[in-house]
Amino acid sequence: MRLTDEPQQSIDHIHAGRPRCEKAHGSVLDAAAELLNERGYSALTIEGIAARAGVGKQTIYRWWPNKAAILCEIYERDGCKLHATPDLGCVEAEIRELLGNIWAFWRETASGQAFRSVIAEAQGDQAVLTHLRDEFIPKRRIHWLVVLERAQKRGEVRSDANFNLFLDIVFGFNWHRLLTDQPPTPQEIESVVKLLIGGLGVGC
Amino acid sequence: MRLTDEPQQSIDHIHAGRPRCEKAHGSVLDAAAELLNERGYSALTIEGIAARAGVGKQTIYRWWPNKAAILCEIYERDGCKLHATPDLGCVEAEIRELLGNIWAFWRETASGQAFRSVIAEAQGDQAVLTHLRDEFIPKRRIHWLVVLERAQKRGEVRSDANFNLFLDIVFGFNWHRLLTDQPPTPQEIESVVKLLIGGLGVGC
Amino acid sequence: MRLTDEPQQSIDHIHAGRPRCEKAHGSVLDAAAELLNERGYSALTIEGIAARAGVGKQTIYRWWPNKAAILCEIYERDGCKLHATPDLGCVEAEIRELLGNIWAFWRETASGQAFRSVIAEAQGDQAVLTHLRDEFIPKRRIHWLVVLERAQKRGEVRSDANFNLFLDIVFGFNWHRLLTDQPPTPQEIESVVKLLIGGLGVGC
Amino acid sequence: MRLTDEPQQSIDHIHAGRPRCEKAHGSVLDAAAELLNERGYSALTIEGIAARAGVGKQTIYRWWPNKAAILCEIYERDGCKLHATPDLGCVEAEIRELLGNIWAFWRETASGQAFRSVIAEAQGDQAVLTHLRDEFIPKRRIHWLVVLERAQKRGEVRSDANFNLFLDIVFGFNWHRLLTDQPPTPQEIESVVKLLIGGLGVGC
DNA sequence: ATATAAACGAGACGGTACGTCGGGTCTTTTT
DNA sequence: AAAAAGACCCGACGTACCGTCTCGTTTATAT
Repeated sequence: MRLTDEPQQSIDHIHAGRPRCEKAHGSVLDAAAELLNERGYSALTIEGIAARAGVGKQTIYRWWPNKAAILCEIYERDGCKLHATPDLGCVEAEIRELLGNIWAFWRETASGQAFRSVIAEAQGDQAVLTHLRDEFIPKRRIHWLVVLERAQKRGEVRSDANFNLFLDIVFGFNWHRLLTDQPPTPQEIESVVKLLIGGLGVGC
Repeated sequence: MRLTDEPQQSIDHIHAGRPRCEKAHGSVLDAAAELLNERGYSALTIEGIAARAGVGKQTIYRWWPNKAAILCEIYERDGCKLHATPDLGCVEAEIRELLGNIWAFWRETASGQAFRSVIAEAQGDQAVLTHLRDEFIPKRRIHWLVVLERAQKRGEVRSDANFNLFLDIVFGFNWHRLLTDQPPTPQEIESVVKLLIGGLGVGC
Repeated sequence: MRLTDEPQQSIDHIHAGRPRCEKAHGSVLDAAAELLNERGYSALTIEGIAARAGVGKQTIYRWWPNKAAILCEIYERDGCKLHATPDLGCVEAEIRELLGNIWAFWRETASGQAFRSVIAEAQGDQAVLTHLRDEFIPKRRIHWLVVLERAQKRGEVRSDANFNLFLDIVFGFNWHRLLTDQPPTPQEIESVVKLLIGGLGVGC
Repeated sequence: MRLTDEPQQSIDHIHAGRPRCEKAHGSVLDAAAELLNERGYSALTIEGIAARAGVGKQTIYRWWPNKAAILCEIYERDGCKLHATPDLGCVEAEIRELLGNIWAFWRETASGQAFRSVIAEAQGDQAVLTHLRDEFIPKRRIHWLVVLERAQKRGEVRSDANFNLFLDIVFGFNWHRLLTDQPPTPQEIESVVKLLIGGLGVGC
């Protein structure tokens, strides 16, 4: 299932009829982001978005299959601010960098709230959950996998390490903190990185 | 805010008026648990619960401030199946035990679905979020803290370890897997425990 | 059906148990009358009356079969202020007197509002309608029949006059004005009496 | 306040949006009339009307401010069956005609029950009362005023007669009989007309 | 130029569920 | 036994949104 993109146009040959109004497209995303920030997820309704955007409801239903798709697109739109991490010569620093970036991103845009909402939405809608699990999340892991593989080449990482499981742990920490509205302080990030790299045990 | 308990009666002196009907109380919880399993969270409505339980809606609103409170009470009711972990002489084994128990508990009762729903509900309702963060979660951490402190006495754990942060990581992993409907296999639990205790790095 | 009286006590032999609490009886009527005046008929609920009277709902249901019965009793309680009309030697004057009295009574007590409410209630409840038609109204007509029969003896009245039909007309006028909240002025009463006695036509 | 008509459409220029569905409009009136006849006023609920009409509740609330407005429109819809009275050369005959017509109309359609219900509804709702008094009733009096003025020209009527007061008496009789569910027989109508025209008194 | 086609805003439609009110009944403790 | 208190099941209220469906209008491509 495709949640975020317009149905065909990108692929399809040009056809008759009025083309998609990009102004409406943008104002829907703006309206949704604004409402999410101002009134919260529970007050985010299609009807409200349409009214705020000055758009007919049908226009929304035509281009997005559900609320989550709008939220994902908001995330995506602002997400260009997240770049690959340069080689800092040390996993620990790079992970700290990645964690800091994502929390800054969540704090400074509507994306944090949007993401929380997508997760909530996924709990009652299988299609949303599938999209979240199989497309949205893997996409976000790429930057991390780059870093981890680089570290592996450097020999900083256990040879038997399961990267996906490790990322479940890292992302899990972030989700937990996001979903309970407890953004970590820089000190907490520092400590978390130590725990992730060094583990809880005393070591050998 | 108290979400799950009846207002005063347990503490209070006896008073005039018809007492709370315990049969209705139970059948509401049963109905909610059944509907959650059969139809999923998005189809879980107060109206539906009342109908299935053979109860007036008012009776539900009288005793529970919101859907989340019902779900928490379902969790709580079945939760007595989770006991303290006996001393196995080794943190690693004990954490494996705790993880295994919680996933078995989530799998075998309605509690896993109930918990997912509570988290979802908390994303749109500050009162639910507060309850979840400040009462529900801390309560679940007690068993874990016992184990960690025992390990600390044994000297199995870094002296500077922040237990709460460590538990954010552990619970985070669980949340992530629960919310994406990906229960871990025993092998995955095994690997996760290794990562948690030993860390991702090569060690000293 | 008996709407207004307490079920048995008036007839029955004295029996065991706590006797009817006359204070509660009175405070129910007071509370109902007050609420009717303050908030109007649509806000007059059994629950509200009980609360205002400081009485359990059951106490009301024990003694009155429905709201109309309470309203009738309010009417009855104040109704002792309506006496028989003394012989003024002339029907016209006596009818004027009767009309003036009833409107003064309705204006000065809660009875006018109570009566409106009873009529409204009767439109949806056959038992109330039957009581209204067969007991409540006939009782109110007695004073009028006395006057009319006196006039008949005086020879002031057509020999073929149907008194009941005449009273349907007189009471009809009153109902119409009461139900549309248009109490007649003394001048209007004067004119109405003329029309009732002399008719619309030019006469012989 | 306008109770019965759709807000603007009849007058207004055409506007955007889906137009009012006339099928739904009609089926609401039909459903209300049927339910009123079958189950009575006390069982006439908006919810019931919507269900019977196969219509959403909102569709009712969109077009009618209250139940009374629906009932008035039912009355109005069938009311076209009431025509002006032709000149019969004699008030007495014409009034007999008018009375006979109205009672036939009330008997043969749902209108009698609808009207009773409107009067009941007006006792608890000022807006309904105002509409009833200032718009609904005056409209019904026009036919009567035509007849009375014709009679005046013929010289059949007292020169000082107050027509409105006379109609309060006539309508009052009808209301009284309608509200107590006692439709008059033709003989009673005959007698009432005599009383109205000739008065109760012996005459000069 | 003029069809034809599709997107647009507006807003009515049949529905579902909400949270509240009140009805009439039932079950306690208190008087 | 009656009363105050208050919980019970139930039905209806009026509202909010859902996702769908006309409308008249606008803007493109295809004749």
